[in-house]
Amino acid sequence: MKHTYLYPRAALTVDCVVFGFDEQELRVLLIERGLEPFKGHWALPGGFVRLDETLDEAAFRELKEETGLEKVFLEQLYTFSTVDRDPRERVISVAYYALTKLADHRTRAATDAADAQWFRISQIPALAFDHADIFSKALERLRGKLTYQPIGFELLPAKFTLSQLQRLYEAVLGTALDKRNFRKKVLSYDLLIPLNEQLREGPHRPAQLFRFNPVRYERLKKKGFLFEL
Amino acid sequence: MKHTYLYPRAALTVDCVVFGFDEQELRVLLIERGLEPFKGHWALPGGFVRLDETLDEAAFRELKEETGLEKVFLEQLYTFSTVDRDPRERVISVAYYALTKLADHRTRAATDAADAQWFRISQIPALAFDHADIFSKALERLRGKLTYQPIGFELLPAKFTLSQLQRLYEAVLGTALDKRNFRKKVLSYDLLIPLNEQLREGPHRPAQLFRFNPVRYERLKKKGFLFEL
DNA sequence: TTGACTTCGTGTCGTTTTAACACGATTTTT
DNA sequence: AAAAATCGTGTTAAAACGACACGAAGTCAA
Repeated sequence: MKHTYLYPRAALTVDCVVFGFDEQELRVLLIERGLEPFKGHWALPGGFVRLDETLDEAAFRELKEETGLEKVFLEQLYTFSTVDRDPRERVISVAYYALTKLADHRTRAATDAADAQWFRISQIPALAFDHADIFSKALERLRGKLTYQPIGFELLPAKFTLSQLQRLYEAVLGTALDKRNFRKKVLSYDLLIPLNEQLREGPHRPAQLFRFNPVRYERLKKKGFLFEL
Repeated sequence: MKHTYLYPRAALTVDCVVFGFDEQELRVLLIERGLEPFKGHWALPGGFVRLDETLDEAAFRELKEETGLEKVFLEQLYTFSTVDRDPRERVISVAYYALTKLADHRTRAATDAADAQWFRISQIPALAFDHADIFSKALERLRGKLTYQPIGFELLPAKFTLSQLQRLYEAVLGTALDKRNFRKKVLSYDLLIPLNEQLREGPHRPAQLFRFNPVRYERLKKKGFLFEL
């Protein structure tokens, strides 16, 4: 592909903040850089955008190449442009955030050559480039979004209990929620389908399993409806 | 400036959706393109990003160059990357939206050489590139944001009446609001300072003027407070 | 088999917030 | 002085919210 260079051009990357949930705490997927700059540092998965793909395509591609993840919830976050954010040259980064079920990925990361690891968000190491800024913007966005759009389900397995959902909300928002009020509210939206199945996993009463109802969600969205809490 | 072209590079533009309010309807500032491609079409103000400036800087610069506007409220919106969105070559556009007081600009636009005009949002002409997409994303964002952050003041003169504020909300949200409830709500946030001044402008009772209290707003923001409605 | 332990699942009530609703006050114009 | 326009204000019924406690269902060990 030949170009006439009429305008200034910059290298473009996408970087993805991938969130997972381990039933206790929110986690982020980081990769260890194998090349300079920042060789040996942890960084967000990402890479250069090709000239024949959109940013969304680039984000999905990089995510798959570097972490093996596919079909995750992925959304554009913000574009970072500090002039010297990359020591090599001018690089603009379009950041994305992704939500995925942690369990899916555990084995995959272990067998993958690239060193990818889930870090608790309370224990994130020093990050390459301005990735710490990107991460904190992503967390802020996730917190904001969780309270008015039912995206929490993306972080849970297909079948989950109300307690798991509540723990997720508590972990992300960093606050304790009242059990009865939480259930009342969540069920009132009619977005959960109770299954003929229970989760038994300890010396106690088993819990009802539910699954998310995406059809109902789409219908509500069209009516301009906004989920809350 | 010499580069070693290790990575694919793309030209980068910023495009700004500038909103104003004429006491009746929301408006957008468009410029008529003097050059190909899309010569003679209306487009969002914007232009190429230089290698030594951030995106925010580029947006402010272009806004000033093309429309004379300065010191407006400006926020990054979304980055658009459809591969063929520019017929010349690959161009990524980082979109911004801006809010400004319409009155400020009226005279300026008239004397400026470049043809810039305010269009009612219900009467926008065909736009160049994918600017119609950018515009509709900006409007969506403005609507969403208005209900939980007090940014409406950016669109009004420094001194305004509660009726003006209400008309603004009604115009942006596209719904009628109850006068008494609106006043009760707005005043309860304690973000407005009543002035010793009234607006008299017709054969009817004059209206109390207020101004926005930015100090109070900053204090509330720090407490994690969110404005509503 | 019984008791200890753990999480699950549920309802009430007082308080706060919301939504609906109408009319006298003030000013200008004729 | 009457007409016309917008300004500014309070009540009430309904809905939503937040606080709060205990029996049910299962496992395990003595």
